[in-house]
Amino acid sequence: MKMDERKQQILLAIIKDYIDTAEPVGSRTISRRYKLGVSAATIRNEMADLEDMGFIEQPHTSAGRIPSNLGYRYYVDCLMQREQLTEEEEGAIRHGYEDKVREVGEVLNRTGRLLANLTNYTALVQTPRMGISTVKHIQLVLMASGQAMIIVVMDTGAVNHQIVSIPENITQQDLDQISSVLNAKLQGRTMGSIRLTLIKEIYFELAKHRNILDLAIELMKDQIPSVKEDKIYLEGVFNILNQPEFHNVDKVKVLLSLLEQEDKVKDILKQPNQGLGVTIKIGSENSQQEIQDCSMITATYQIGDKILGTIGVLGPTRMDYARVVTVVDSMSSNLSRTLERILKGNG
Amino acid sequence: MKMDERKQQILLAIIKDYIDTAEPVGSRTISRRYKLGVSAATIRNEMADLEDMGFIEQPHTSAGRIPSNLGYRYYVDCLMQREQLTEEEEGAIRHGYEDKVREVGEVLNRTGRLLANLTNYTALVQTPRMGISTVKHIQLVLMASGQAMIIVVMDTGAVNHQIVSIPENITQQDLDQISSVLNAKLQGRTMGSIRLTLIKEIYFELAKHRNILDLAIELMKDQIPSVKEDKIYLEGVFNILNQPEFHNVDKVKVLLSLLEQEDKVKDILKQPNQGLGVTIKIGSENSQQEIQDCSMITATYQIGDKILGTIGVLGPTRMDYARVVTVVDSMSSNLSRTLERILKGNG
DNA sequence: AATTAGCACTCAATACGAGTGAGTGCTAAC
DNA sequence: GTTAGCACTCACTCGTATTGAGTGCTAATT
Repeated sequence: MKMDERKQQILLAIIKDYIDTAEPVGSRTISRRYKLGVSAATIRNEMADLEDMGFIEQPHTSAGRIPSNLGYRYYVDCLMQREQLTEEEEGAIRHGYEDKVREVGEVLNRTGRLLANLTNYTALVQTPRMGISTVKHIQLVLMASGQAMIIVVMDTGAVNHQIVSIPENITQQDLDQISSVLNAKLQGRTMGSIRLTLIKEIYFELAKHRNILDLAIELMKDQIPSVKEDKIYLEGVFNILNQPEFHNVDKVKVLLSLLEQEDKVKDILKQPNQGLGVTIKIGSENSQQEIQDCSMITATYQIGDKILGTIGVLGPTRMDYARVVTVVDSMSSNLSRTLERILKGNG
Repeated sequence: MKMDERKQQILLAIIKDYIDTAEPVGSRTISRRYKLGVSAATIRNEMADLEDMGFIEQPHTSAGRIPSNLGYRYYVDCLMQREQLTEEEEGAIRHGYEDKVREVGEVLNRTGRLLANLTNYTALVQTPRMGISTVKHIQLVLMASGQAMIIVVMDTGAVNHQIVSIPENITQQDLDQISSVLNAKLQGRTMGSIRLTLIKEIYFELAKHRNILDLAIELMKDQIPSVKEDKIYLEGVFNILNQPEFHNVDKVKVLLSLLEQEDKVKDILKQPNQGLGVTIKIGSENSQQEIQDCSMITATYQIGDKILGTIGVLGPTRMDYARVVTVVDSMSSNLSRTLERILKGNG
C-alpha cells in the first residue's frame, strides 16, 4: 500500500480533529468538516487502508479512528506545518525577560512559567550544565561559635550556601583571611578545574586553617555542582488536570508521582539522541514507563556550540504539536540568547 | 435532649468508623462492630436523637449517618483521645533533624516533609516571623561591569541575594568599601529596626556612593523581608489524591489551584484566634471558601514566649484527628526546641 | 419506662434490556 | 475509482426492575 496525497490529507484531518476534540473521528465528520471533495464512503475506504498501515486505530468497532503513535510520528515528520505565533505571543517570549533579569536561576524560572502558560501543558527546564560557570566570589561568615556559613557565588548568578561546623576558636578574622585566599586562588575557575594541585597550594598558604579548609573544599567540590547544577524547574504541573485524558485520578497519580521523583524527571530530559533543534518523543518512544501515553517536545539551548541544557514540554500524545514545536523552538533559542547576554565574556 | 453517656459512645463509634471507612455508617454496623450491649433498634433511636441535635446527618434517606461539622467539633472537644505515636514515629520526629541541620530553611523543609509523611495529608509550614532575626553579613559582589550582586545573610541562616544595576565605573574595591560600612552599621540589626536615621548615617559616610547605596537599602527594606520571611513550605500536596473525597478531578482542581495562590495559603495559616497549643478548624470554620470541606490542624511554634509562626496539616474533614493532633503538637514543640538551639543567643 | 423485634418503607446502587446513533465494511451501481 | 445504500456493530442512554442497606414506627417484651 502506498501513501498517496489523499491518504495524507485524510490522516492530517483525522489528527487535527482528534487533537481538537479528543474524540474518535469518523468518516462523515471528515467529509463534513474538511472539504476533500470525496464522499464519506471513499474516506472510509482510505481509512481502512490507513488502519492497515498502522497510522490510525479504532478504540472499538463502531467508533471513529484515533491516531496511533505511528500516525503522530508520520504527522510530525511529514505533514505538520508549524503554527505561527501571534504578535502578542512572540512579544511575550521576546520580552519575557526584560533587561532587568540577570540571574540564571530567574531566567530559567521564567522560561518554565512562560512555556507552561503558552502551551497549557507541563514545562520542564533543566539548569545549564555548568562545566562552563566559574567561581565569582567565596565568602565565609561566622554564624555562631563553632559554626560558619560558606557562600559561593558563581558568575551565572547562582548562589550556594551551607552551614558547616568549624573549630570553636576560629574568629571572623580567620574566616576573612581564608576567604581572601580562596578568592585569590579560585576566582574565575570552573568547579571542574579545581584540581588537587591548586588545593595543595591553598593548603600551603593556609596551613594553620587546614581543617576548615577541608570543609570548604569538600563543600564546593561535592555539594555545589551536584545539588544546584542539575535542578529541573517544573511549571504548570496542574495544567494536565485540564486534559480530558487525565480526568481520572489514577492516571493523574501515576504522572504526578513520577514528577515528584527528581531523578526520574532528570532522566526524561537526558535522552541521549538529542542533537540540535527540536526533538519529539511520542508515547512509547519515551523510555519511562509512566509517560508512555504522553509526548515530550524538547529542545536544547546553548552558548556558541556548547550545549548547556534542555527545555521541554510534557503533554498527552494528543498534543498540539504544531504549536508546541514552535513555542519550544522559539523559547529555546531565546533562552540561548538571553544566557549568552548574561554570561557574555565568561565562556 | 441531653447528651448522655450512651449517645456519646454511639457518636464516637460513628465518627471512628466513618474516619476509617469513608462510608456512611448504619445502626447495624455499629451494633455489630462496636460492643455497646444494645440492639440496632436502640442505636437507631439514639441516632435519630443525635441527628436532631445536629451531630450527624444523612446523605439520603436510606443511607447511614455521617458526622456533621458540629459532630466533629463535639468529638475533638469532648470525646477524642489523642493517639499515642509509636516508638518509631516518636524517634522520627525527635531525630528528624540531627545536629547537622543548622539552617532554619532546612529545618522548616524537613518539618514539612515529616508532617506530610506521618499524616498522609498536606503539610503547611510557615517561615518564622523574623522581627527577631538580625543581619549577620552583607556582601556586594561585582558580577560584571554595571552589575553587582547583593547578598544578605541573616542570623537564621537565611541567605537572600539579588542582582542590581550599578554605575559602570564602580569597582569591586568600591563595593568592598560599601560592604564594610554596611556591615559595621547594620550587623546585629533586625530589618525592622533599620530606620531612616541609620540610613542617613550611612549616606554620610558614603556620600560618593549614594546611588548604589539607594539600591542596596531599597533591596533590603523591600524585597528581603517580604519575599523570604513569609514563605510557606508546602509538602505532600499529592497526598490528597489518596483520599476518596478527592476522587473526582474537579475537587482536586479547586484545592490545588487554591494551594497555588501563595497569598491565600498565607491567609489560611494566619487565623487570628490562634493561642498557644493546637488549633482545629473544621469544615465551614475555615474562612477560605475552597476548603470548606477540609479541616486544618495547626499549632504555633515559638522561642520563649515569642510566637514565631505556625505549622499545620490540611486534610478532609474526615481526618484522623486523634493522630494528627498528636503529630502536629509533637512536631511544633520539637520545631520550637530545634529553632531555639539554632538561634540560641541571638534572640 | 426502656428496650427490642418486626415490619413497612425509602432510595442509592446495580443490573438488565430496548432503543438510539455514530460509525463501519461490503456490495453493487455509477 | 467512486459512491450510494444497507446491514451490522457496539458504546451509550434511558427507563424499569431488583436488591439491599438503612431507616422510622409500632407493638410486644423486659
